[in-house]
Amino acid sequence: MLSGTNLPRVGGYNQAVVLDAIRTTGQVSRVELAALTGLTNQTVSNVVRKLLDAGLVAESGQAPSSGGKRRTLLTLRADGACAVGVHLDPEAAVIVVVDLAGEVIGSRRLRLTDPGDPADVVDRVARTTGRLLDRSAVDRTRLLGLGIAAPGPLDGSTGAVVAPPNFPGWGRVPLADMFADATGLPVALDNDATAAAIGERWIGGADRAGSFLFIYLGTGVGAGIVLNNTVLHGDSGNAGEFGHMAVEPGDRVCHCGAMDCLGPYVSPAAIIDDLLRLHGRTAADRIGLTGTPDSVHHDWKALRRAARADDPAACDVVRRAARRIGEAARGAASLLDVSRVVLGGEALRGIEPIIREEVEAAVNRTSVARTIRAVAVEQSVIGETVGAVGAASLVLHGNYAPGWRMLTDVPG
Amino acid sequence: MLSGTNLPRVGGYNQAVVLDAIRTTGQVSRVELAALTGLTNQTVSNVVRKLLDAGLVAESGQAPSSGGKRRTLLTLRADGACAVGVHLDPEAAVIVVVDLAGEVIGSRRLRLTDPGDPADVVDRVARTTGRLLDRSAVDRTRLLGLGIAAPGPLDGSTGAVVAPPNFPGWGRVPLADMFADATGLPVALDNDATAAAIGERWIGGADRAGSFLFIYLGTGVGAGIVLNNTVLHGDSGNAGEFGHMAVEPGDRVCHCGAMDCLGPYVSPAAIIDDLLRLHGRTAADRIGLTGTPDSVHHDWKALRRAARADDPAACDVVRRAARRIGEAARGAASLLDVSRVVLGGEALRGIEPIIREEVEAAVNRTSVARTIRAVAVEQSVIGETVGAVGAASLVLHGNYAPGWRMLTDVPG
DNA sequence: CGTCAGCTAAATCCATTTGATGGATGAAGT
DNA sequence: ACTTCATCCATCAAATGGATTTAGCTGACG
Repeated sequence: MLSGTNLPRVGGYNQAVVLDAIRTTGQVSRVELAALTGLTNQTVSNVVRKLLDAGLVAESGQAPSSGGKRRTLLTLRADGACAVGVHLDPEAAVIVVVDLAGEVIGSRRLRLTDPGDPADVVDRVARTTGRLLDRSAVDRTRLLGLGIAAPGPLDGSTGAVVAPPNFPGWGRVPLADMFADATGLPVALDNDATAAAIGERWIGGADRAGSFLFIYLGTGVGAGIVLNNTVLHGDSGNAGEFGHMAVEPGDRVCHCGAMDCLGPYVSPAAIIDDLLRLHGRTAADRIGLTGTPDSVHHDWKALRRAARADDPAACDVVRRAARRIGEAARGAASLLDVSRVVLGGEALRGIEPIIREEVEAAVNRTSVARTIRAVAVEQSVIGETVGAVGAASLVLHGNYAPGWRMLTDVPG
Repeated sequence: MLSGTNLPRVGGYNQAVVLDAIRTTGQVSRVELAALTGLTNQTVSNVVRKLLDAGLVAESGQAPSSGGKRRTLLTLRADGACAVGVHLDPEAAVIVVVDLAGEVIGSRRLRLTDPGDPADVVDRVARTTGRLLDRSAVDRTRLLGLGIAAPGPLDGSTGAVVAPPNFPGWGRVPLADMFADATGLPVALDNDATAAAIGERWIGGADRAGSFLFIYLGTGVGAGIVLNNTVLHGDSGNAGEFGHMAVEPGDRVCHCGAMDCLGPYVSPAAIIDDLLRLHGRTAADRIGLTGTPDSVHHDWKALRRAARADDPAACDVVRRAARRIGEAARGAASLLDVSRVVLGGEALRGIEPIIREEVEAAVNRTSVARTIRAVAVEQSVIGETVGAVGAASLVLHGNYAPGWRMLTDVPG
């Protein structure tokens, strides 16, 4: 059931709206804010005063006069708040500390040789986080919490990860609670693609305002959906599941039993396999693939490098995968009616141009795209660390965006 | 840019929330409303008074006491408001008058032999609407407006239909303005699938609360998306485009050039064609198909009847189409993370069970569906007239649902 | 060439309005 | 006597419109 509002919430909402407007524009005056948000000058004035008092924004100079008193410009105070972001991946845990402006003020990478015991990983991440915070001289009173980006389906009600692919032993683990206990911080949890989308929304300014579909390529493929500046979470907190979008069937079986799911065709392991099967040992040797199951990380790096160097075999298999991503993206973009698709994720490094090209061609084929609005396809503005930065953004977003809340409150 | 709120809007919003709660529950007391909406007893009391004064709800008896004073129950007043809905289709225009409870209090069907001139159609529909309103003795002061459900992409900014498939001569026609001029009523315009979804949301009560994906089969295939009781319109007002979802490619070319778009495989004409190609003249004769291009309506009726009577050939081709709808629905449901899919549209009559079966199997295959929440697949609660009733609901929705507004205001 | 009145735009002050809230009170039952 | 529902009343929070202050621009006049 839809729930009602009250006055305090209106206040909070308007504050969030104004903060959002300052963030996405970079630098604005109060009058401009009033025009942008539809609020009165007076209201903007009041809201801005509160934000100034809270240390979240600062006055940053004057605009040239347009005949009368000059406008005083407002900007976000980067040191107004900060958050920790943790991107969990079978391969490694990336930890970042991000300030209110989205700047990374410290980062660490923990190799996770063999996923291992969740409790152990949580412990190591928590200790590393503590050291990182000390070294970065973060004002603890301005530290809002810790965000986690994890692969695979989540159970929002328990703050647990459910059966993440390639993450044996991590099923039904109450990650949010464990991190809250280990760090004493409020914790937010979301899947990696959604976290990445929130990161883009938070950091990308005007280029990521409105609506977009974020396609994330990591160990698997996922999507994060932002509609009207609002993040879509879905009934169970798993919106953006992209791996089960239908594509041209081949001979790869999804764990759901279908032969036409996108997921199994576009993982790094699958593309490496494609290269071996379609182009043989010669091509593999030329590129430098070992071809053993536990060298996927290395092989994938080599394959991407080869594709970037225009190796025909590498380009071919990447393009095949890109084509399937394009098919799925076409359906998603037309279903959601978004006019922007953003590509990101660590598995994409170097091969963005190929993927971009195919996706762009696919999403712009539909009649709506051609007659009413074209769809822009762009790379992540954050880059390699979208996962971790996105995780941190979960916290910033939870605190300063209208209508979302943290999973766990401050424990104790 | 996200816009701010103010006090009046809060009031309006809370009124809409309470009205919505009364509508979806059917009959509730004030205290229950307070619990459902999170508002105070006092606030509910105030809001309800306003709704009573406005003639939108009525007190309808007392609940049995639970130890103290009995609760007075509230229901929607069906005669509190009404709206006209027009479903435009190449085949016919269906006009209905719907009251606040969603009851159809009058309807007409205009055959459109050969789509013809838009201006002429608008004129005929307007005149028929006038007569229909007179006959149904509708209180004009309580008539909120006219809603139009049209196929094909729309241009929200101009209130025009853009290049609707099978609707030659209707491209870029400013339908909303034309109807507003012809009837003097405020007009709302949306595509047929979205209108149908809004209709379900408006009339379906508790069964259509929350989030769902509505798959509409008319001349083409489309979808309407309701997320958290809010209708998704999309950047250009064309959310729910379902015909370009990727499915297993065959030999049918979409007008966008792709071979793997859902649309061309599931239209009645395509399924009829399938029957002829896969099962030959014998089967076609047995079913009673003429097989000429302009007898699609008749043939489709015959084919559906045959499928309902378990004719193996008819069932086969329907099931093939259903399977592809299922593939697309699987992707959409997992992308949006909805736990309910609703099927409707006039082309579906009689063959719902087959479609339902295939769609249900497909959407419940994914890991999220199996481990976290199952997806229910259901028929429209409105039935055959979803299009027209949905069109009328556009108006009701625009007036009494939080956060949406009419395209054209009262002209003059 | 300076300067001061008149103008404009930005930001704020103040009184008012709207809407939700908590506590007390009345109403209708068991 | 006790419950539960519903409303009354005083209060509080937030936005609003209009007046006011602040700050800079412009141009005419000495």
